[in-house]
Amino acid sequence: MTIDELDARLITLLTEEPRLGMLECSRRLGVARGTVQARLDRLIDRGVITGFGPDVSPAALGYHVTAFVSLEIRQVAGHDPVAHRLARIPEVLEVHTITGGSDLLCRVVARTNSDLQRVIDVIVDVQGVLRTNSIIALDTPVPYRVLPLVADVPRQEGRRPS
Amino acid sequence: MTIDELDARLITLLTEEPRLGMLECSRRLGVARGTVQARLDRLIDRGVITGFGPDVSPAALGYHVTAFVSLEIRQVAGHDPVAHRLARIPEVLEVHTITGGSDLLCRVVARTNSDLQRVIDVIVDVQGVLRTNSIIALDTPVPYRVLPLVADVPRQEGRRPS
DNA sequence: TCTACGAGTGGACAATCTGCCTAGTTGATC
DNA sequence: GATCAACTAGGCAGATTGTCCACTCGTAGA
Repeated sequence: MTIDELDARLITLLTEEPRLGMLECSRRLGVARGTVQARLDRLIDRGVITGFGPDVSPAALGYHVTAFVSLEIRQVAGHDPVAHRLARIPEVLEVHTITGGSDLLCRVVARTNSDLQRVIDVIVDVQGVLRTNSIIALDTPVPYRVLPLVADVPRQEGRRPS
Repeated sequence: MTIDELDARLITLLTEEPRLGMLECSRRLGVARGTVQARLDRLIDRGVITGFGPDVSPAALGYHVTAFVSLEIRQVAGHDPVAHRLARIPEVLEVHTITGGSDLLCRVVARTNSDLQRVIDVIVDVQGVLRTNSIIALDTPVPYRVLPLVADVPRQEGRRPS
């Protein structure tokens, strides 16, 4: 399941100027409106585009501290029950099960460093959590982005003689 | 800088049904259209909402493997030059400078486990990178989300008698 | 108490866009 | 040569947008 160059250009365009309507997109991309609509619909129901939600900045809400907290858990019950409980903590933005010495990796945010202590305490209190280890993100020189990847896919496909 | 309950409801609504226009939002929220527009504009230029870009799933593009790679770097030149070079790798989705034993933490994706080896090789090749340590995300029981946080902010403000 | 001000309401307007449809090309496949 | 998917180009009614306006309401200050 892959995308072609027009798809990539469409995604790039929409990422850079999300307020654009279909009509304007078709003008920018130099294709017919119906094509843009068809492409977008296909991208959405193939699952490439999962949504158009507003991107909210936790920092702008006062959550200036980001940390990665790795957890060791009591494994008898499995990961899911713990993950499920972690999901109830608003400050936990993301949970992964991982390889290596720990079992779970969470991205958490907090208002300040001492607020982070509070959040970690809440996490430690979660049933099944044995230990935590926190790493604070001091700065984010490359914020989350997918565009380079999107732009890269059709290039790779192009090179690969099908 | 904070948000009130109406802001939170608006963000929630837009997250759940991003295709909605302003008019429909105003109907759902039970306020006037102008209010919704004013709120949204304010959220955007206060930086709470940073964009409306399409959310792209790397997995749907064939990048089924996610990993967190922590890097030790030669610190004489600082973090930035290395981060700048890492930014040129499409598979590197995110880079943070961190506390603890390592200097940088990257989120990377790859098509397969062996493709991950290729990506890591590219990272190791980056000038200034001394060592890497990779952790593979096996599963993501809680995918990135901010909604609980958004819903929580006005509650906290409410409790706090100003 | 009176005034100013920010925020919200409700309505109006032209311009634009959307959803949906039709008909004709094109290129690849069988 | 026929078929099919994808694209182009256009038309149409209905909905939405951006942008006004006048009015109300609650708060804070004079």
